Amino acid sequence: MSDICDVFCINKEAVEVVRAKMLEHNLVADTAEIFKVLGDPTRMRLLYALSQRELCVCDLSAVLGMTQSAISHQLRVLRSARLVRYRKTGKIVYYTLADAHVTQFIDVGVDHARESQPR
Amino acid sequence: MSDICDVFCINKEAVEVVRAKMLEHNLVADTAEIFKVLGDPTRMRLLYALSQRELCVCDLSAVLGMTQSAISHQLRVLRSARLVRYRKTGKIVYYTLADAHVTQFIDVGVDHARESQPR
DNA sequence: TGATTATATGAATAGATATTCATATATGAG
DNA sequence: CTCATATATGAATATCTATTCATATAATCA
Repeated sequence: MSDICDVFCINKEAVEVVRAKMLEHNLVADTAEIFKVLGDPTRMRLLYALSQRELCVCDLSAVLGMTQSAISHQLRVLRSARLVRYRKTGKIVYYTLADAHVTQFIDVGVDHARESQPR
Repeated sequence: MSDICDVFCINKEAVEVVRAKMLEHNLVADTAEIFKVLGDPTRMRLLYALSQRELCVCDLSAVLGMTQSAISHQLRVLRSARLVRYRKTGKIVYYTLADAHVTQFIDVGVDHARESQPR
């Protein structure tokens, strides 16, 4: 069997063809990173709330029923993944979704979840 | 400020409107779960390889350059998320993507990663 | 039947991560 | 300037997770 194989694989030709067309590791990492950021219930709820309207940090805390600190930490994650934008008005910081892509992600994900059999 | 707020939020009306339209917790959890499964480089590479053609476990190990055990464990995660299907022929187990949705996920994710500024 | 091969899986471990708590920064009010 | 408020952030912790190692299962072959 394979141990970092090349020798004992079943279909050597297929392996080489597929391997040749694999994505660069950086691109794979970036893609996985985006999904990882989307893959947390708190962040998903933040994004869904923001898909309805612009909201400040305090209101996001209220909507989710979580502490301001927890929300701020997660907003930081969303910011560095460039999934949200923000604007500052005095002390208040308003967050919005970064672009239409983000809404698309949410929609595709929610649709898929809805279609899956209830567990 | 808010501490599981309701009292000190900035825009009480907005909070209630958004809150009323929030997704059920189960649906949020399911959606986040899908993204979480997609959010790992190894699983992303497995799915990308399978988007090219059906492959057995051993060949997947060869393509990714990882042990059979690691691959099998990750395939299990993909299976329980219903992102892949498999068929058995003798000792060999062939895996494929579960449906077109999965390809769509990959495409949207990779596109988004490509568009983001290189870090 | 016994040996070999392909895959699956349980336990252990190292590394990642979400939340909390305490505190820092920054803006506006008085 | 001082106080209150909105947000950000560092450290600590509890939980989760990806891989490894050892082993189990199951199918084929001699």
